[in-house]
Amino acid sequence: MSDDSETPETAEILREAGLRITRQREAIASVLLEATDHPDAEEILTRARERDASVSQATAYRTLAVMAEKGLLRSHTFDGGSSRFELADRPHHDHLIDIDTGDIMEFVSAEIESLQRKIAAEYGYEIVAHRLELYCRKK
Amino acid sequence: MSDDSETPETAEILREAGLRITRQREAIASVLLEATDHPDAEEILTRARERDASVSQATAYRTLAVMAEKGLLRSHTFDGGSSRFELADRPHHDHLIDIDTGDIMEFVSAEIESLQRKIAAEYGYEIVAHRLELYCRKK
DNA sequence: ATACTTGCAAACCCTTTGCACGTAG
DNA sequence: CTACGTGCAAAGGGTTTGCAAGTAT
Repeated sequence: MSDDSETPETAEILREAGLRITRQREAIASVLLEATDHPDAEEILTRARERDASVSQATAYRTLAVMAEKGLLRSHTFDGGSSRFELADRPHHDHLIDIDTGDIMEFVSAEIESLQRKIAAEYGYEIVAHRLELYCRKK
Repeated sequence: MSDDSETPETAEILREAGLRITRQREAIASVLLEATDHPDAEEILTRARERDASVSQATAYRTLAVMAEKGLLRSHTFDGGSSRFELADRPHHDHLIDIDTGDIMEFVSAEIESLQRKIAAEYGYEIVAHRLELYCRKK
């Protein structure tokens, strides 16, 4: 059983963004591909090291930065904590955060999106990006 | 001309929150009272020192923290920069940020607020707090 | 009188960076 | 081969904290 069983997908993702393919980047990209949550840099580093122990903190941060720059992933800063990342291959969505458990749910509301554009337009602006987070507690 | 011409309001605000009144806190509170923008801790410190040069950085942070805790002010972290503060005496609102100039405008949308509650309810949650920021560019 | 606040400086956390070595292309 | 990527360790920015001295109540 080969240990570098990274899906070929990781290499493609990196190549398409014009990035050189390295073991470390593949490890990091595969972590993001498999993540169903919103890990921060430290957590991504931990998981990447399970795939390739040589990944350094500096490389984790640099890779996340370059991937975000190329539009491969999005970063969010909930509540002023550390940055959390997710692949940008999925459609846009906002977040609902359970303030007791830390669970993060994703949602989309075409109505809200549309109202946002309307508001921005009233001020003479167009939206480049937005962030909507609902900090909630179970009823 | 007395130099401690703080509006009596500052003392009241602090007293009502059950906080001891000190020169430093009055200086900080008065900065917030007069601010029409969204200054961060460093800027608040600078302005507070114009009123009372003895205010230290530690006290600025501690006072902002305790005031936020008592509900006297709200803090926002736009874009992952430093925390910005504003008195909580004004009604809730969201923010539209001009990404070119850094200008911050405030807005409210009852419709969006209502949609947010509806979405949270669908997940079985009630909203404790939320954050909506539109990062925009002039059309 | 006494608990709360302060200033100072050190510590913290997350993130970035300079450097010399390593490697993908 | 050469430009780009890497690990290490040090530095950076924003914020917090331990401590002894000061002060509001």
